[in-house]
Amino acid sequence: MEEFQPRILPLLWRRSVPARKAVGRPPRLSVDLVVTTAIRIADAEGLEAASMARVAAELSVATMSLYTYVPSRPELADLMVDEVLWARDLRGGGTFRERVLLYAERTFAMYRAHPWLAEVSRARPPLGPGMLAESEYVLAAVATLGLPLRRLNEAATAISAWVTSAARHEAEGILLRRTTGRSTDEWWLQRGELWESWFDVEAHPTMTAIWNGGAFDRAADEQAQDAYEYGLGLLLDGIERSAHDEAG
Amino acid sequence: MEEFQPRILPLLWRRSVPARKAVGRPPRLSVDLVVTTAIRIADAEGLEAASMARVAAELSVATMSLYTYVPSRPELADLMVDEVLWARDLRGGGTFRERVLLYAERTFAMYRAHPWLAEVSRARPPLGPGMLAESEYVLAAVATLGLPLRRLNEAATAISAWVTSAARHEAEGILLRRTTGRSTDEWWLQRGELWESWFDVEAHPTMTAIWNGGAFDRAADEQAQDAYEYGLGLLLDGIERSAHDEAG
DNA sequence: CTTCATTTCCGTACTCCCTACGGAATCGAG
DNA sequence: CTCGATTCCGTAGGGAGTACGGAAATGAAG
Repeated sequence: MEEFQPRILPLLWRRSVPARKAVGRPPRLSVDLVVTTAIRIADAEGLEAASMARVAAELSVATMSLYTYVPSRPELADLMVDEVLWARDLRGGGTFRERVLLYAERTFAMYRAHPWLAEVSRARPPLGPGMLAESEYVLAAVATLGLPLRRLNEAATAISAWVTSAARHEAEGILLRRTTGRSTDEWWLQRGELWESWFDVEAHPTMTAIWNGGAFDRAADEQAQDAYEYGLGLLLDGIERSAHDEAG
Repeated sequence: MEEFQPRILPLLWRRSVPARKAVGRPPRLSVDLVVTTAIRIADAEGLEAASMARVAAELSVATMSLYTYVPSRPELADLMVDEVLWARDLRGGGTFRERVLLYAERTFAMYRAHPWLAEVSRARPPLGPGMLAESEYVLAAVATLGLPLRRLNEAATAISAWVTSAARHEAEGILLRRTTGRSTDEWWLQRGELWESWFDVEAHPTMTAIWNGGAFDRAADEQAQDAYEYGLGLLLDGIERSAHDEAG
């Protein structure tokens, strides 16, 4: 019978609600202040650094005081996520491709500025204004093509999954560079022993052929970027094509 | 000057190395035993449950004894990952599509059996036999099309990124159902308040249209599956098409 | 000016995590 | 039996999240 309603929705949508009249001891902080402070710490030092104790210390407050503003650490993470999603400020018209590319650029920029986003699961995301704005924007972009409703949903989901997946991958690289002090290429170099001591050429003929062909010469990050752009092109081409097919 | 070589490679490739002659006190455990025990616990209760203390307890050994076999917790996670990657046993020929579909099926099955894989970053993965076998298999699948080498690499990366991303998403759902006790649909239901109290119809016209059109009626998991298959189809079509173009 | 309901603030305590360190225990070889 | 090598592990330190209960600070009422 513990059907309790989640306390998180009113927090996520706190800007849509009028302020209550003041009664009781006045607060020293605010939800926004806690959230933006946590974001600032996480930006600089990763999500783990933005612990309850650390955020409280940054605000010159005891740890337990934060629990007045935020129910628990996971909820704080939700609030952080929706805050930066909302800050992307997705707006603007144009063609299908222009809108998708704007969405992609803003998303990559967001993950670069807040790489800790990659440390948060994107299943069952916080259903706040930022999340809903993203859904609306991508759906509206695809809707310009005039696809049937069900296809529209599929296509929008596919696009945001592809873009988000690539942006997260890049963000993970940024985080690892920061925590390990080594770039992805330095990491590969450090594992040169793999090829010298362990790699079995006969068991991996295709890899060997590609290696000999020099296709592994590009930096790891560039290879990932190439694959992302290639895949995005295929997705968008395919979606546009299916729009023509189903219309004609 | 701390250019120390990572200790993890010999562990990952431990099966390729002959056993040393016994000297000193004989071990009660083995790396394999530690790794498989950790996997068993993580399968049943999540990655967090497979703590050093818990794994040691399961093996009736003191916590610190594990450090004889494994350098640290992150390395244990690497070993767990490569173990299940290797257990997929990716083999078999056929057409491009048949191979890709086999890869996809096995990968989904792997993430369903070991959903904790979704809790591990896939950037800078453990470079063990399992990881390399995956790369080789997908590259070989794409190679049947006769693409130029660079395109080959891009296409293989795109395919495994798409499949892995979808499998991880499903696995995250399984984990959340387990830890929260609620399915994704129950989670949505619990947030009905979103639509009643917070959703702004005018700010989200496209979502509203789709809602009214009934395209949100399908279960959340089915929608994700639809989008995955739709996207995979577009990717494979596009890759095959580019093979024809560049060949002709 | 006092009283009181209300709300914020936070010290203490509990549990659980990883792991550095150093010494005890146990084997085979000589 | 001795000794080198290796495994085993008790102790201790540091950091995480948060339940609980009471102290402190305010506006409003009398």
